[in-house]
Amino acid sequence: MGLITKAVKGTLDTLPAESYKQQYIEQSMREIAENYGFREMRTPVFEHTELFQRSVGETTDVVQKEMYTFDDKGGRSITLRPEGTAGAVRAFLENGLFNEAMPQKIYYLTSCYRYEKPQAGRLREFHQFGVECFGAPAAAEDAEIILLANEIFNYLGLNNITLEINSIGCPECRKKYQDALRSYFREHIDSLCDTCKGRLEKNPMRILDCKSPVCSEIAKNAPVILDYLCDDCREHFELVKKYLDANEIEYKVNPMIVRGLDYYTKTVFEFVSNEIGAQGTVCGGGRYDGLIEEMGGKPTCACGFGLGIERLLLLMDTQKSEFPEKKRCDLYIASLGEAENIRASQLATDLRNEGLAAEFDTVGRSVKAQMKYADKIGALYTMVLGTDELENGTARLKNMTDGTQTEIKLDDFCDNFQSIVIKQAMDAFSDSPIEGLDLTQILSGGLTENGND
RNA sequence: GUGGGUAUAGCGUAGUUGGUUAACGCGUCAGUUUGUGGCACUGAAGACCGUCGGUUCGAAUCCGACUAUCCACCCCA
Repeated sequence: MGLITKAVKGTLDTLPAESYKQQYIEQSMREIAENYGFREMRTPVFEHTELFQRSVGETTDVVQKEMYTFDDKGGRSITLRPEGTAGAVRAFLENGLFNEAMPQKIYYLTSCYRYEKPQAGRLREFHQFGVECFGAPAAAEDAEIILLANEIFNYLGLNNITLEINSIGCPECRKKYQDALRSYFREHIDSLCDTCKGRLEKNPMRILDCKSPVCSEIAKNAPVILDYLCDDCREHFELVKKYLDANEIEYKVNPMIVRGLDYYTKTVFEFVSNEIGAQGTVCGGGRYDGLIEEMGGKPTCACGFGLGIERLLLLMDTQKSEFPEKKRCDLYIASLGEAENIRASQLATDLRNEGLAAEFDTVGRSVKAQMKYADKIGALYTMVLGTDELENGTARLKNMTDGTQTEIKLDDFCDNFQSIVIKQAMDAFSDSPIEGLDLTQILSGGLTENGND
């Protein structure tokens, strides 16, 4: 097709046939997060470039080569957010949330942008669900956010996601550890790959998760951070594990986990799957006690995580997870003729005002074609509206699940419709009495499971 | 940024050693007597075979470049 342009590389359209999945995921995450006491925060898509340089870290790949940065017309350097934490911290400080009761627990669902080469599970525009907790120093909080992420995976019915945790200590113990690492790797410097040679002085911890076979072989016997933790950090880590154990969360301590964002301290963790290609980290996060001070706030501890919606979706699709689809049309009115169609639009409006989903023809098709369409969109009921019906003031309401038809008066149509629907629902469920029967539930498809074939 | 794979109707595919009107399934639309869906049948619409250039009497089929896309490295969600 001769389209003038296509979607930008690394971006995706979400079509109606798929969007309900994301809605379901997002809705689930919101509810769970709110059960844990987190509340939503929304921040701008773009920020001053400096924010990310300072928080994510000048030496990180994200800042050095992956940011969408441009000058706006006022000459400001602007960057599309590559992750969610920086903006959340900025908003926390700028709006004085530190004056509120601690801890401040926030979550967000946002798009992020990174100029990378797209591949499985990696897009240039992607979406993250994230949580941040400000002002809670206790290991209980580290554990709480891990539990929260875990709960999301459980709720969505996912399997085979492993939780890997580590502690990278505070700046003091990390310094000692990095010295130890440097002296260890220096002995093997000739065997290291070129990138790792460069990492040796700048950030030796990155060598640990180098994928090159030689480097990872050498890294196997490298000093382990956990042996270099100060008493405080060690206790903190032990306590995190205790909380996880107490809540029966399985995890693997992986001393090789080093996160690529500079702000992390102490606890770091990843939820990893091996079913969605090379980009297996579905969720990653940890504690970042130094960041808020670094950004000009009073020393405030914090922790959080980011969870990739697209990767989660990928995993759910490969695991053939169930997504409840709410395709809703309670009544489709098949009409013929202009006067009938106008009446149909009035009836539809009445139903819609009562919170019911109603549709009628706007294409000008035959009754048969309209019925087909009604079937396709999953209409629960249909009704043909022709000259006879208009004259008599009655029509026949057809239950599309069993094909039965019922007389219905057009006066007080909405009430008549609802009582017929309720009666049919009661009949269908007559064997098992139900409490708190909700009309909208019935109409949204509750009936379809029963009373047909 | 570096590799490798792939590019045929909306989607998924077939197209045999280059040879006349590019095939099939799904989907879409319309019919199969009168105003009622799901099944079945019939038919229709829809593709300059990614783009440009080359080889050849002749190319979707061979070659080259470009572009897009996928996968991997790297990095991360």
